[in-house]
Amino acid sequence: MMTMTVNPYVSVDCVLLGFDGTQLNALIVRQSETMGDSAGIYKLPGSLIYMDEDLDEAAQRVLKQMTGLVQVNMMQFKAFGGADRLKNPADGVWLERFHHVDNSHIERIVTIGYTSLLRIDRRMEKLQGGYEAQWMPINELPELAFDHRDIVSEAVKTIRQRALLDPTLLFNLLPRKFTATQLRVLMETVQGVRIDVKNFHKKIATMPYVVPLEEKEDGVNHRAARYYKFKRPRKK
Amino acid sequence: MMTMTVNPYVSVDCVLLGFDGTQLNALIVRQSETMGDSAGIYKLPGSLIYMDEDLDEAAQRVLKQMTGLVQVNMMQFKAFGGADRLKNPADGVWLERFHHVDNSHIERIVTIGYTSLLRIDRRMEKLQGGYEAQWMPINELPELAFDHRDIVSEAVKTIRQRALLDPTLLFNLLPRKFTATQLRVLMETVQGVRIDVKNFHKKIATMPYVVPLEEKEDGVNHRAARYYKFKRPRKK
DNA sequence: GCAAAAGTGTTGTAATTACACCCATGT
DNA sequence: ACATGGGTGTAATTACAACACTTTTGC
Repeated sequence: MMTMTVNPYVSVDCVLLGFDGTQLNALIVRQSETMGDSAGIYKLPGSLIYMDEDLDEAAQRVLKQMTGLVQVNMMQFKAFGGADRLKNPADGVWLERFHHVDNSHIERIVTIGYTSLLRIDRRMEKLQGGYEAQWMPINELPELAFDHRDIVSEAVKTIRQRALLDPTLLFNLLPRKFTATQLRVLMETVQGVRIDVKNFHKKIATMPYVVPLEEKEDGVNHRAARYYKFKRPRKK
Repeated sequence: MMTMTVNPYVSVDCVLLGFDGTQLNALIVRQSETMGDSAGIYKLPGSLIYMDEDLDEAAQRVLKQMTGLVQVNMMQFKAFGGADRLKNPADGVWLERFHHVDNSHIERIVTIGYTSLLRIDRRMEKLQGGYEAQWMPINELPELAFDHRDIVSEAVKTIRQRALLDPTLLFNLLPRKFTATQLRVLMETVQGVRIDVKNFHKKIATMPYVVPLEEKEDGVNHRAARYYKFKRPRKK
């Protein structure tokens, strides 16, 4: 088992991105119980690492602690190591409370950013430590602690690039059954372009990992759209 | 000015990649003066960071210290944070000597990997601390300290991907004047594919950033090849 | 029947592939 | 003259871009 000694110099932060049908959202947490100055601060799920904990493990742990989410396939995308990352005094207060370390021991923290794409309807099951997690559109984020706003925009930048090389990434953002329009709007949003509707239907017909279903939408006041599902291709 | 206090938990390591006309090489250093157990160990240029030093600054500093290279445009590519990175006892001895910190203070180090592409003919000007730097083919690396072998292969993986999105990266690997064949062999090596010679000539004719010169090879015992140069495109 | 979104074909252009022989130079 | 690598054209295929009307459904 691991000792619970905190490494006061290295942290991980998780940028979970979801799609609400219109825009990308990020999962933001805040300490809900008003227990001092640090309550109410919006942050990314993140924490210092323990001494004998792998970075990847730390990212999984903190995500579970703060949101209840498990088995999220996060990938590292960047380290943030500006010497002046902890400029706001309130941030130091938060570190003290959360980690039970003396503020004076916190000199400087390098954080490793992790990110993943997630269906926005995934339930945050059990929340420990009085945290509540919520999805917030990335263009309307409130003030965030530390340099978390920069971290979010770097994550989005990374995702945009990776999605170009591997379009199948985006399917993590959609429900199991989705319509052609949902997929198209998602791609338009992530890539920041407009896609021709007719050409798009042709294109998905050639994608082996997008399979049409017989099922259709129900109860909509217009023509019902066909559902599709994503079939993960065999990895070579 | 910066204080010279070492942060004993965070380091940077630099993977400089060059091309010798046949294969990718990495720049490896080793302590040349035999001053104990740690001499003779091959490593990447890297070091712990100072307390009030940005990561990017640290990468530049250590590269200069160990190879004399300055103004190398490195980019961060990954953090390495396995809890067991420092498994070899000899590695601890090295840290002690280089940083003048007590070995017992080194519990666990997270390192941030930086990488860059470099012309292999760049001279390593002044070498401090008794280090000698040399290019070594990435497929014939000797045993390296820590997990530096993993770090090299992750860097190569990253470069392969980035070169797909931005082919102009590769020109950093070539001399100012290069032949079509040199460029083709480089691309074949990095991408791991074969490229049709005739189609390749057509393709470079359409690349605005590859400009043909009048100058030709000299003193070769076959038809002289035309030289080209790389003209960096205006960044938008 | 009308509002609202889904779905459907054709054509022109650009990019990519496949393929085999002659050219210039040094020895 | 011969060995060595440099350089060239054409045709077929495929991928991509532009563009407007008809269909289904709920109200």
